[in-house]
Amino acid sequence: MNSYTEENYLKSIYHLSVPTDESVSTNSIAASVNTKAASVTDMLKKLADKKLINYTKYQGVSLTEEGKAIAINIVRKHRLWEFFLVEKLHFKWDEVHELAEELEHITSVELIDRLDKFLGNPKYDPHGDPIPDSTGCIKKDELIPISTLQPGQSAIIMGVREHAPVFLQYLEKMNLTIGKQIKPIEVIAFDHSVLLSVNNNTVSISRDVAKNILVTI
Amino acid sequence: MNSYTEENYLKSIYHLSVPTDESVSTNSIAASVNTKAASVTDMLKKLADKKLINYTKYQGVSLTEEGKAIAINIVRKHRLWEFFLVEKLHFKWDEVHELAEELEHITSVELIDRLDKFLGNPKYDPHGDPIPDSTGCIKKDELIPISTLQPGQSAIIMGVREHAPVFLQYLEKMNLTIGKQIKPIEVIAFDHSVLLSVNNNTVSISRDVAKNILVTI
DNA sequence: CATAAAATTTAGGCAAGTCTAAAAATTTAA
DNA sequence: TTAAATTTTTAGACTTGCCTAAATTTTATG
Repeated sequence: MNSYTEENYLKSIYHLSVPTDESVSTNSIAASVNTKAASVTDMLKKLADKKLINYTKYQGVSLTEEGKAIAINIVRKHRLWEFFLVEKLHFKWDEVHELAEELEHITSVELIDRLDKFLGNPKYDPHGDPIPDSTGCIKKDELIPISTLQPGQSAIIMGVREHAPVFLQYLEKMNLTIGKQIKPIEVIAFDHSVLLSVNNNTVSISRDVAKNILVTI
Repeated sequence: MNSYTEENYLKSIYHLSVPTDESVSTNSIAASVNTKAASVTDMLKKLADKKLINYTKYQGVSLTEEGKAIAINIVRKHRLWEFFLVEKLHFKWDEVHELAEELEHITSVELIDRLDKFLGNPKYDPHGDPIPDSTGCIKKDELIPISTLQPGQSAIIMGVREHAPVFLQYLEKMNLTIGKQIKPIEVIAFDHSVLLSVNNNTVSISRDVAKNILVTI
């Protein structure tokens, strides 16, 4: 079993390595888990002993297959809990991250699989990030921003690209929330703002907003 | 903030003190939290410093008002999560205790209040134990065993008095689960077994079983 | 390519929570 | 009511995870 702390390190290393697929520096981990570099070095030795990371002094680290599997499982739990909090307990998109940071460490596999089923096996969390399945598979990103839709092409809101509370709160207010079906009616030539039909209403959103709302066709 | 460990100590002291309402011994706490007496003494000093318990060397401990409030809040969380696990995720009665031991330490008050509402503000957990409300009030026990019902008096199953897995599994099999409406048809004079109507079926349960199923009228 | 700057690791320590062994207090029982 | 048994506490030590300060390695720059 890995401690709460070890899990957070693995998760951070995972998130830091995904965008670039390169080895991760001690300092970047320190920033991510909110400690000092010296503490990170201590932990890296421990994780390397457990064969959860590949670590060579001064050369940064990468996850082993086993370490990666653990990290992905934490991400799965995090995103499922976020989905639960928004869909069932009606939290706002911008309120759930902190809560999920705690819930993601609940250990039971059975619990998370049942939660997954209870939620209807969602594919994306409320921010539009893909939820890994129980085998660790992560759906390739098939979400596209509203700005790339053709007028008349209806789609369902699955997530966002921008996580700032002020943005998420704006979407709440406009009723542009997860699961809503939307259809662009027209793109205004003047400023590229988009006229959308949502719930039989017509709303207008700026190009910037349209770029940051992710949908599936 | 109190650590996970401190919370467990407070919870144990609470559970140990409720039945007798007397001060709790070091050894009984040690047994309850699964450590050695020496470790308990260390922790008692710490909790006393924090004014969460009344502690005099060699004289056992009791909770202060503040300590009790914390303990009750943990019990509230434990029982609400158990209810969630059984009602929403369809765990069996005998499977949820361990899981709730972990979930009860999730800190957010907002989360637990929303969970409470989502579950319909349940008054009893799946074992029939009362769920404290958000102010710490605990409903006086109003549940009665089936064996005390009059024939024809219908009631709803709220919990059990016996928590042995084999018993809970038997109830599952007989469909005698939480929330089910039941009505005793007849008490057999020979062995005091009870004929019950459940879901338009008639089932027979022994007197012993009837004594261990708690209902509300 | 030499050296300054930055990043990383080592060394030595601290707090929380646990343990064993031994000492002290309390309870039981002869 | 005193000795034995039991319970509780103290003492000293270990592990995990964190820290600061100093040493070392790598990287960047003139």
